[in-house]
Amino acid sequence: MDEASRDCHLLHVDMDAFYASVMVRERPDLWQVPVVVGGGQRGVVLSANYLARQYGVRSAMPMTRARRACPQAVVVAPDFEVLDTVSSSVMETFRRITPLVEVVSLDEAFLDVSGATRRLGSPLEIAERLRAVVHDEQGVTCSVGIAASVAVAKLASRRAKPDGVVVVPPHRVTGFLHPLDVGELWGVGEKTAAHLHRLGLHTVGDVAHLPLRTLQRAVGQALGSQLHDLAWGTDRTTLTPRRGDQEPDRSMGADETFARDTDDRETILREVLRLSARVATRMRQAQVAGRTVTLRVRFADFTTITRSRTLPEATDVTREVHQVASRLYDGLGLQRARIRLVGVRVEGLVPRATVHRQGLLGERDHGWSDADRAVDRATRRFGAAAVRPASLLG
DNA sequence: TCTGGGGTCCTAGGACCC
DNA sequence: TCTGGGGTCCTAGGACCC
Repeated sequence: MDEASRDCHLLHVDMDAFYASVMVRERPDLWQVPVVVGGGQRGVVLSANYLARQYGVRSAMPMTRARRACPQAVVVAPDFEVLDTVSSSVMETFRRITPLVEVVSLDEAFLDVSGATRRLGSPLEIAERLRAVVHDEQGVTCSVGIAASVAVAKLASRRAKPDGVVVVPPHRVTGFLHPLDVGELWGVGEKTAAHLHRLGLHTVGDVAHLPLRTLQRAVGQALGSQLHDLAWGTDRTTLTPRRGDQEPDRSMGADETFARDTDDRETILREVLRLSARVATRMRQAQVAGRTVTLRVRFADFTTITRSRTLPEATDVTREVHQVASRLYDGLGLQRARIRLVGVRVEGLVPRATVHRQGLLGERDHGWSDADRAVDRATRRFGAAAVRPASLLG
């Protein structure tokens, strides 16, 4: 192994068009057909296979636009049970190579293979072997970026797509990074990219050569120093070995876009109740409670507002979450505003066991907490349809 | 019939406290 | 009688990521 590749031991593995590939694998009739994975009339594209992409279909594109771009595409709803299963198997494959695996999402992971090279060969050889195994075992392809830092490895995997490997050794990092568009950098989305373009900054090299203070004035302190580091490949972010869902959540929420915009208070508040129940149930399952309840409302014109209230003590009680959320809604004093989406989120989550509500929870409220637990038990035994608030019946 | 749903983090202003 | 300087919490909005 040469000097350069010894420091180059971080792999970013990205499954190619994961949702689409897995759904096609389940449906052999869709092989060689443009396929778009997405759902609902008002949804967006979750994934599209490469045939559909030839027509300009992209992830996160509104389904309506995708259908227009590629009318012959077959639209498939995602099956998360299958996707979860395939994803877990792939991640297990990675762990056979190294325990140092950071799962980013269903279709992405970082691997530190520095401890595996003696056994399995160079990082490049490991990457090729891993790709072959994933393909043989799961019937889907992936791409791998290899570098000395996670940020560069991630950019390299994008360059490797589809079904390839790209190695960026340390002495080639700036040469690799600087020609890229600023929008490629982690943390630069549509808005920031447009902002930087307006300032005459088009490539990563442009950003790299801007004085740090100037950059920070333009995009804010935190993002400014982050971009500066990313542009020079000096980002120090390290790989944290973990599975997808090991970190305790800081917040839990649920939101829902109505099939059609509505200004009907009853409809909206019924949805707020459903969402509150869903969130509180998940909190109880995870044995956490939270203090801040946030209501989110998106209007027909897509403007979105939030209103939040922080309670004196953390709660996981459906009725409390719902009460706060619906008061926040009424506090908006909306008249005939047409609403597209409502959401309920609880923040400031702490382990339930650390919450001691001395005297704050009166007898009646204890009753509601007990009622929740009874509902949870019934739901576990008989399913979600069996038990629900009276106002959600019918 | 443009634009989901799950999250995270940052910024900025005001309140409040020392 | 003229106005400091932090730190933390709360709220609202915005951007971003998968």
